[in-house]
Amino acid sequence: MVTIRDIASLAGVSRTTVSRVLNGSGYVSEQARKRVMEVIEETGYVPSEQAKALRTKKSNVIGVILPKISTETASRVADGIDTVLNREGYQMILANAKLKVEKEIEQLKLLESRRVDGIILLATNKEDRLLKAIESLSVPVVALGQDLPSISSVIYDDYHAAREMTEAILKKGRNRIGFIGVYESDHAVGVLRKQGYLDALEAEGKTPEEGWIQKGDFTAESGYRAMKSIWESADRKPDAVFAVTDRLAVGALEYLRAIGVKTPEETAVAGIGNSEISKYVTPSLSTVDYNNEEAGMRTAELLLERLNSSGENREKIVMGYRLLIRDSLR
Amino acid sequence: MVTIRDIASLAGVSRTTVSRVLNGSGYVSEQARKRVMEVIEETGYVPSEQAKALRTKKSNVIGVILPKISTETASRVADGIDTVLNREGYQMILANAKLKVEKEIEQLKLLESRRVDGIILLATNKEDRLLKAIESLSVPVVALGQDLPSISSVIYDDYHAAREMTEAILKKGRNRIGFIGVYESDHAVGVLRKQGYLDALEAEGKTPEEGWIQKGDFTAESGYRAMKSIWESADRKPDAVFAVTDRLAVGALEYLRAIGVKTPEETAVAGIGNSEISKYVTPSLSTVDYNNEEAGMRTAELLLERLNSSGENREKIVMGYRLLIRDSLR
DNA sequence: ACATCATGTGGAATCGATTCCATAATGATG
DNA sequence: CATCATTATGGAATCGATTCCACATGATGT
Repeated sequence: MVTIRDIASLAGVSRTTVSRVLNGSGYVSEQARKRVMEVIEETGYVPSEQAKALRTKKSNVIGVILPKISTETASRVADGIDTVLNREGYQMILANAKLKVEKEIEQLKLLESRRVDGIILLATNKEDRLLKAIESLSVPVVALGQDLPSISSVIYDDYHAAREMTEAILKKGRNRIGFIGVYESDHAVGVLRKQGYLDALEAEGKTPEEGWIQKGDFTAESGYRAMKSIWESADRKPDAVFAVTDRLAVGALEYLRAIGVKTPEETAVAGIGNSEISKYVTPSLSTVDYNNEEAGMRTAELLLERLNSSGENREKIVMGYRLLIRDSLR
Repeated sequence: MVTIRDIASLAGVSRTTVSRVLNGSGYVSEQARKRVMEVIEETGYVPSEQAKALRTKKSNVIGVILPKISTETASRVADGIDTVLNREGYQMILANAKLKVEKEIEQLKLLESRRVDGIILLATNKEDRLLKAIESLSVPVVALGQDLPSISSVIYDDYHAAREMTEAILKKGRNRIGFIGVYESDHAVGVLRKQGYLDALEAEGKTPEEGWIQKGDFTAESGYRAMKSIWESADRKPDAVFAVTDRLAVGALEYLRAIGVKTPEETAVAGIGNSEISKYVTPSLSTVDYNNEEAGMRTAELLLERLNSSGENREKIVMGYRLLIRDSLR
């Protein structure tokens, strides 16, 4: 691999001069510049960002930790992040947390060892050891999806989104609303969305019946099972079900269809996420659009600002959302 | 940021010794090892992979160029790649080609300047300037999705998949099969899948009618429009339509539903890709499962083998596929 | 005529690791 | 007791860039 040294000797100048040409800094005669450019052209020389980063202490690489790579939300967010990073001359190194806290921490350390300039964490929990790990890092971290104390974050308005969707269901005259949630270690999805649902009901003086509230694990199959549990355990069958993600909702739809319950006539269904499926299932699924791409962009911008300002100020951005009422809720 | 120098002086040894402890190489007394480990623990020292890479000429980073980040196929493949890379101690730097050849070439150069150990290219074309760019690179490249001459690649069996699906449609007694393809710069999807379709028909002595063959651009909307064109321009309406991707097929389904044509009774529909949507649309879509994750894994393995063997042998792996006949074809 | 300044160039240190080589102490071998 | 292998350690070069500083040249100003 050809280096700056080779270019220098081939062009008959010093490495210093080559570096000046490369960076357009300092004084270089037109003659020297031309010679150097020619040699670079001939040899196909590409300067090592590696060596440059070592010297300048800036890698122009940002680490992105995803809870799972192959997921619609993650890839939309990654797309948004990439848009901003690419525009600003950064590259993105991807890390997979596989939905495990230990792995999340491990990846933080790994990215630090790579000397990335910053890290974006798509967070799925707020566990103490995670916060500690972030604290002890010497690389700036911003989070997306969970409100992590002590660092800047971009979060969705999970509480209000869930509450508004529940209110929308109530407004359609549905009173017996079931709920499919997830484990509560995921604070945003597991706790806040559930609270929004509960509060909307309570504001109307309604209490969910025993058995109407079930949990899944983000898969459509678990949504199916949760719906089944609701159906089989409830005294009065719900006339609507609100699931905290589209996948769960799609599973619920499947179950209802399997046992011959008509949607939305007998039981309406709603989810969150505006996944591609939600548009194409029958009936099309009512859901909340979170605009993940925009969220990714905002997060990247937040991180870059932080890098350039060197200030320690913590910032919190709450994303807006949009209710999409489709055929599954009438 | 604490460096190996700090550790050395704090532990009262030389950098050499610290390096030996870090890498478990050479002779180190138990005493010295303990001192060093203690200091590392206290300071939270993390060695710079950057510096290490510069010296050892091995970054343990692989570049992955995707045609588009936010796409089901790409993220499944990326997942597979990550599985292997992670297992073997590599990290993945993502690059977005935005479906443009120039951008693909630009990203190749950028990854080379980062001194990645190797590059995986999810290829969408076989243009000459791309091949030239790869040729002039001093980093090993393997391709996925297109059979690029001169480098190793993992490819899907597009021709036979398309042919078999077409034959499956014929076997159901459908004779007037429309086709929705894409531009031919994408050789795998645009040329090979179309050829499979044509050859299957020809083997049965059938010729597609004028207007039955249309093109889209990978979006569901374009599938809708293509179906419309087929319907409006054909003298005899097709009793089946084969689209080269699921998205196109979903668009076609939409159009048929919009004009009140029953699927599959009047007109059957099939796609390729086994996308998540294909399972949940109504009627569920017949499609071909390409097992993208496995393809990603094989590609990563191919690249790593190449890195370790230092041989120049070109290899070509053809992935298998599985026909999934679902409700949209009866 | 001489200080001053703009322009042009290169030597050498530096970033943070690894690794070759020299050196020293210790114990075993004949 | 000389010789030699084994164990242990550190000095210094190296990877490929940037950057500080010294120095040279020629033009300009007074």
